[in-house]
Amino acid sequence: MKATEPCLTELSMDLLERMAGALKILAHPCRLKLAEILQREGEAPVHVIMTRLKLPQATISQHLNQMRRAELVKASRRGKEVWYSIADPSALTILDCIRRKQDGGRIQNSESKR
Amino acid sequence: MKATEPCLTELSMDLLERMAGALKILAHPCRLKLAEILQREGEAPVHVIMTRLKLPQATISQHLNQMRRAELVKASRRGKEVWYSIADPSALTILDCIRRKQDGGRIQNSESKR
DNA sequence: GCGCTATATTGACATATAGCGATACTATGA
DNA sequence: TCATAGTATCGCTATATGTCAATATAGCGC
Repeated sequence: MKATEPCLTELSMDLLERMAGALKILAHPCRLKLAEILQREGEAPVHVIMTRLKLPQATISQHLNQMRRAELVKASRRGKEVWYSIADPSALTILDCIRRKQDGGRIQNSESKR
Repeated sequence: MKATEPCLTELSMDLLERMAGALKILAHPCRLKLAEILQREGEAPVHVIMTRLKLPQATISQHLNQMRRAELVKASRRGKEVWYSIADPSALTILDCIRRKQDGGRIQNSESKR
């Protein structure tokens, strides 16, 4: 995987649009946190997530719903509870990127210029 | 379904917020395309990007500006032209992710459910 | 200085997204 | 059946983001 290879296939606008849509879902601190929790715990019911995020139930439910529609997470009901877990490993890939950058430092130091 | 290792450091809300901000910049089809063009060409002046994206000059300038503030790209003036190039390889990392998924198939087939 | 080209910024508007109280739904146990 | 716990959805407001014409700015040659 050389960096300067002509193996860079041009990405269709259609694909880019769908990818942008998926990125948008992750581009929110609560949803990133949510992904992190699910990565860490494997799976969790909504009320557990609520105590972690300390946000109103409606808010969390909306975030989970978005992530479910984007197929980043999946839900399964068990009795009264609904347990969520990661459905798309891409989410984790990005989280791992963040972890790696955490002490390599780049994306996170914006806002220092101009 | 047990994915958990204790080596998963908890990410601070502060870091997650900054990362979400950076992700938001990439979470737009035009800006993804822009990143792709710059990856492919190495660098390019605005009017070249304009003919590629076929969007009004103001629109492109705004997108470039956002990416510059987030330090994803950098600009350098050469005479009348301003040449842009990738400043943060993270952008490319994500592009490469997309390329890999392109025929591994996952994030991009949303919208089929619910 | 002037005219020209390349790019940036402004201003106004349309659309999208976030947040959350109130309310509806669903499964369980009595 | 009813009451209750756990979630989802509705309805609304506030804020953010996208778009682009118009205008401003920067550099170049004369």
